Amino acid sequence: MESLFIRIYERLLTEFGPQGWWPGDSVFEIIVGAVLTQNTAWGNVKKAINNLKQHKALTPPKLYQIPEKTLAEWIRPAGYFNIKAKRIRNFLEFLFNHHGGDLRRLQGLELPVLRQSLLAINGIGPETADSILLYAFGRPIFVVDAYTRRIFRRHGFISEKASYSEIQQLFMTNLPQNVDLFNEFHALIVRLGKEFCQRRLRCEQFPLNAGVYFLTSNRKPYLSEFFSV
DNA sequence: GACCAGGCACATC
DNA sequence: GATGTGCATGGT
Repeated sequence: MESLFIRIYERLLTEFGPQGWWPGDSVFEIIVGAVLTQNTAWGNVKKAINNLKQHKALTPPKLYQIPEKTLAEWIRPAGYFNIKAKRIRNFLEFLFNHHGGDLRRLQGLELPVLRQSLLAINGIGPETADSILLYAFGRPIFVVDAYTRRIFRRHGFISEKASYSEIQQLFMTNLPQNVDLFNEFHALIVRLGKEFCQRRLRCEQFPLNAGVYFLTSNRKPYLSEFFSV
């Protein structure tokens, strides 16, 4: 199975090239971005992050001083701004109450400990936690998102009711534990997912295994090579 | 105007 | 534990 996953990865990389994730200049920017991008298009997240940059508020100490209401206004373009402002506050409370507001102190924690700490923050679920672990802190953990579930389900790699951790385990047991590989693979899956959407072919329109129809009927038959193996 | 986007928590059964 | 719902902006 490992070679198959590697082949899919290589094929995606050949097609789309390195995706350069995560787009962000600092650990903190990546963490904030991970919350802001929850169920939200990245274009909207960029606007919100630019607002924070313009207010020179994109560091933990600065942002910690900002009232939640003000923060909500600044991140408005990212949608769900009230709840996301709260979630960012929750992270900051965790950071300052337990780690002196110092992100470097989080780096000293063991991966499972840090993951549990992040998951304990209200508003940070498995995908957001793993995105922070992989992309902000460079830890070897695979990120599972809606695209991953949809694409790999429809091609029969995982069952309809597979849980987050089951899907994550599938990838992690079938791939070398390599941060750069996990980084690029997840980014490429998202890229592939976006290609689906741009073609205006919603996955929900097709029952299980109808992916074959979509992939082979597409104008770009290379897509079928990924999953018809 | 409908549908979607790099989720999550919470209520209810 | 499974299922449904609120959260909200901006692009297609």
